[in-house]
Amino acid sequence: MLEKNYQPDLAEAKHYKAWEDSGAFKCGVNAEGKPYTIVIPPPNVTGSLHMGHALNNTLQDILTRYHRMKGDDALWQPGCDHAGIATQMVVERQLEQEGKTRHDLGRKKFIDTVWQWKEESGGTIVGQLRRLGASCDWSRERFTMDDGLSAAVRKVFVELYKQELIYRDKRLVNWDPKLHTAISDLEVEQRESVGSMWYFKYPIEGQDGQFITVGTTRPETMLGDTAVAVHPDDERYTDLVGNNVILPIAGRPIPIVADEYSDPEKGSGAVKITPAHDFNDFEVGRRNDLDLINIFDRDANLNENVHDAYKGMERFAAREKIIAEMDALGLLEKIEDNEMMVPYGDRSGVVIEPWLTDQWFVDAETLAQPAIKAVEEGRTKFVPKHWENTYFEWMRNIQPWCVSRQIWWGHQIPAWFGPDGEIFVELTEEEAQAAADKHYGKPTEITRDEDVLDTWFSSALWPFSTLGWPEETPEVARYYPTDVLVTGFDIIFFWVSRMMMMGLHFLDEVPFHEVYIHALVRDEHGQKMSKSKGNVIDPLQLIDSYGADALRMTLAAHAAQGRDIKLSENRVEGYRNFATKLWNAARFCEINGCKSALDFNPKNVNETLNKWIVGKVAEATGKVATGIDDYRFNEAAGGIYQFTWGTFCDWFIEFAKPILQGDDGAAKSETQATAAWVLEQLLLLLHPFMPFITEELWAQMGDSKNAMLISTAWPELGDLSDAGAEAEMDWIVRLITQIRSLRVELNVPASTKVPLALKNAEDVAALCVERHGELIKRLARLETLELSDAEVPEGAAQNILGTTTLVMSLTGVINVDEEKARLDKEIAKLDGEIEKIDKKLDNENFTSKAPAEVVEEQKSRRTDYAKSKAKVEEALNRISQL
RNA sequence: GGGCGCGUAGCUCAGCGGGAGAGCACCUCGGUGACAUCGAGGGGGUCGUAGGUUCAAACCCUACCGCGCCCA
Repeated sequence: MLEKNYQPDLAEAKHYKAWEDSGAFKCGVNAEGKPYTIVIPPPNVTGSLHMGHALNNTLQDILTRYHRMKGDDALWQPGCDHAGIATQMVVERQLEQEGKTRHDLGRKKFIDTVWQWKEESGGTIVGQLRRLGASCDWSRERFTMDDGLSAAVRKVFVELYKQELIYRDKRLVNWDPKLHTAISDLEVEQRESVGSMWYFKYPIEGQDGQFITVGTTRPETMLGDTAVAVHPDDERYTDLVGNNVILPIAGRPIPIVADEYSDPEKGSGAVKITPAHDFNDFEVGRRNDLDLINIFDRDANLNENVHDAYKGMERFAAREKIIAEMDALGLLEKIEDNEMMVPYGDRSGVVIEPWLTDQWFVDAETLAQPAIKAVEEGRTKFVPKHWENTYFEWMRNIQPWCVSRQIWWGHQIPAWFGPDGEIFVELTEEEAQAAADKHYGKPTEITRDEDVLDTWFSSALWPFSTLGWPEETPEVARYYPTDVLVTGFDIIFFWVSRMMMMGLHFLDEVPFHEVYIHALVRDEHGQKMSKSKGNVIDPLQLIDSYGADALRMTLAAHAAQGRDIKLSENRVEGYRNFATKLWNAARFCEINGCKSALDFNPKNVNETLNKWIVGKVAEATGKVATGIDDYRFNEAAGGIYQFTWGTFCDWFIEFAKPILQGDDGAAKSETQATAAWVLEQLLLLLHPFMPFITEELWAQMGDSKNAMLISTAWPELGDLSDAGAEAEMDWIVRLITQIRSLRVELNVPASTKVPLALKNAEDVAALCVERHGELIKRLARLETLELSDAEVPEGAAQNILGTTTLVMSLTGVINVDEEKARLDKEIAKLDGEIEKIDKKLDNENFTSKAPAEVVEEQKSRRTDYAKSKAKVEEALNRISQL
């Protein structure tokens, strides 16, 4: 016997363990099925579950469970990435508390410490995904720093290097002066701020008292200026081009050059050029063959290339000093407020410095070409499609990808340097040594590059490195390419595009056929959730309060394409209520002896009620399947919700009560079997969305069950609709609804039973009264129900359903004037509809140009309305004669 | 500045060429076994504004207004 209430915490722990222990999550359980593969977007090993993860993984789990039930060989490949910078920071913070830095430990010991941290505290999110119900194949869990995946990284690096798609170069990179590493453009956050524009006068060489004014937002970089640029068409400066200015403070002469970069409309139209410290200036420098003077060290303090007075100074202190000095020299013309974007490191939170360093770069432009083509040709499709624009935009303007990072935690780059700087890139130290010895013609000492690779470099290989590549494993052959990648739009650049490049380059096939881009989860006011705003909703707390199923169903039901999800707790509560409703419906079935009959065939039921519900189940099945197939999770979830609550509970169960509690043995046992069967179908359809409660009910309800629901086949019902049964039941539903509505309008107390006669009953009405009279009486709280064309008695209320008149005799209750008003209102409503249709039908353009069936439909609607109206008018006449 | 998306019931959103919908909130009422985490009923919308295309527009097109995001 089911408990009075569903207890999520118990069921969740119990079933998750049972699933996992039984091996139900493993790929290969449907070995004969076609493979269906999803690789999880690997969460950071430092991460913990937030709403975005909850949504992302709920959707993947729905897809995985659905396909597994359909008999596909489902593989949901889980794992974490090593999150180079983030993880290193976590461990460094720990060391800091002991008063140590990573340098105190040395590289090897530090890395051991990180591994130790990972074993003890890393991957908490993996446990949290289990709480959510994620049916990943945990036996295949991978980590980007695993031996196998590391081997993949080395192989890719070495091959790309030998194909000249990876190279070493001295370029400007985004330098994080706190973390002392290069970071990618994507890890730089552009923050809007109001700064200043300082206007400096630079004296022109050899022309005493003549100046050119330049605007700058970063005065401290002036010590590294190597030119002043003006627009070639800017006539104000034409004469000055080719002259030098004397750079104040530094005292160096630097040229005035013509370059289209400078905008005549902006500021003075002349800009100072610091090629070593600004990305745009770097390009200007290249075009005009300018010197590069690096004035910062790795902390972004001024280095030995500046005056002693500035050497060692912190960059913002230097700014103040420069401004003061320029002012003192009378060279500060003016200061204006200036709205600008300032780059910050998203991990360190400090201002990023463009800095000249030697780094490793991937020739992304070359790798991007096949990746662009694959999407153009539809070999990989984005859903919703418009995200392809974002992808193309990024890929067509792609910059060299700086993959080296000056940290310790990560894949150390397999490159060794000879004494003269010659580079040897090989899979192992032995091979590198051998190559070096050969190159130099004698044994020569080589040293390994200290740097490690960007975490995204290894993540880019995730769809195949997790399957065992570069080994030729059966898994690579079977599960690659994967079917779909489910992710948020924010990592299209970071990750999706890079997997596309690497997958196509190394396996010659796209890594996934579809990319489903889902929404962002916001708070109920549409604000992005963030710790600083304090509006973060913790999914685990919601799971504790309402159950994992309620959270999953909420997320799925709101996952409409192309719109963000605004989540509030009371919606989760609503879906918890839904779980309770389902639970109670199951209890009802249990209490009423609804047990599944092994030989039950939905095609063979006799009772109208059962024919009807069986058809509705098939319809709902179609809706759910189509919804999932098309990534319209909200429609799938809505369909099953509506069927469960609005059809099964609200109507079927109510209709079934008299039969289940009645004497007709055959009808009763058929209805019991049908109810049990419907409930089972419902559990099957709902399982991908709400796996725990459905599994629990499955376990408790059936006595013929030996398989777990997770491993049971998805229903393939075909069309079970029965037009006659549908018409009959629909008519009853409308009749009951209308009677209830009439009762309330007339203020009939709920406890009072009233007599009802049907006048001019149409065929379906007569049939329903005969077959389902007791049922209608019960649900509409009627004293009597009869067919009668007799005169309508005084004090009776009338209502029209189709062409049948409902006559409710209520002596002493009916106020004639109110009743007239009510009927008048009804007529007015019908008139409105008829008028609208007449307007169409009178329009010759409509009747001649619209498709015939549309015209016919309008005509038949008009006929129906007109018939109803005539009946209401009759009713009104009758009452008026009284 | 460029791009994408969104403005439909009090709120959150479906619908995206031919009958304005759901959930929540709100109001009224609730008699014996599935369920008060419930049941029944109800009110509430010139579908952002203005043009256009069409026999027909919430839906397609254009402009504008407002909002959000991404990239400069």
